Amino acid sequence: MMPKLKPLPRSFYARDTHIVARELLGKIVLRTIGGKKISGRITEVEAYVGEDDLACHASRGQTARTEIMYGEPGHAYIYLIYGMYHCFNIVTEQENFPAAVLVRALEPLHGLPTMQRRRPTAKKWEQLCNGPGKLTQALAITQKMNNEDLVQSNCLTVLDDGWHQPAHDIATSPRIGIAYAGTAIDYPWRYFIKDSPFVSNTKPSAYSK
DNA sequence: GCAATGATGCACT
DNA sequence: GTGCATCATTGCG
Repeated sequence: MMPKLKPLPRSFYARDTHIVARELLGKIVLRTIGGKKISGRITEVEAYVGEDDLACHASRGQTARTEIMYGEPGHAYIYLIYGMYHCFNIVTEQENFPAAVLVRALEPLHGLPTMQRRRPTAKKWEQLCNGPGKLTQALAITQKMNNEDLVQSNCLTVLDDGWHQPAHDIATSPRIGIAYAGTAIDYPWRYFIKDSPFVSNTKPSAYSK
């Protein structure tokens, strides 16, 4: 019997960020646009935790941009990076504690033609969502959805289909693109599905300098 | 195959 | 003015 697809409840997100990050692997991001559904299964995430994490945007304290991370868990934190790409994060933990999980890659499930149209440079379907900027393009996730409540949104949610990713299929590594982050550079806070062809293309040099 | 680099806008010193 | 939780293209060989 097919388990029912339902949005993850608030309580799922209101926990330790590393637990949420690991358990998000295998869950389904569903984007609904004009009645059309685009979705993908999460294959790669990163945890950003608190003001003491030098890679976390909140390490400089609460500002207009970071206040969403201090807000209610289960909301989307979306920001523009390098002037042209969006990054999709999910706020975790309790209010007033700034933390979030960055969704870095998806295995495309529904709406592949639409994704392909949005990302004409992708040569294979593995490349439609294998990076944080790529998946927001493929799912048309923009800053307009910043602070969207994923628990009850009708345009952007995360679904549980009952699948639980076995722990032995989860690998970790340092986070990508945070070479500026001092002591936090080496924290193994990137979680991804081992051997998945749908994780972001990262050379060792990208995070070992 | 791989390393190097330009594109591009906004939050924040 | 600076620097970014990125990506695609270029230019090498």
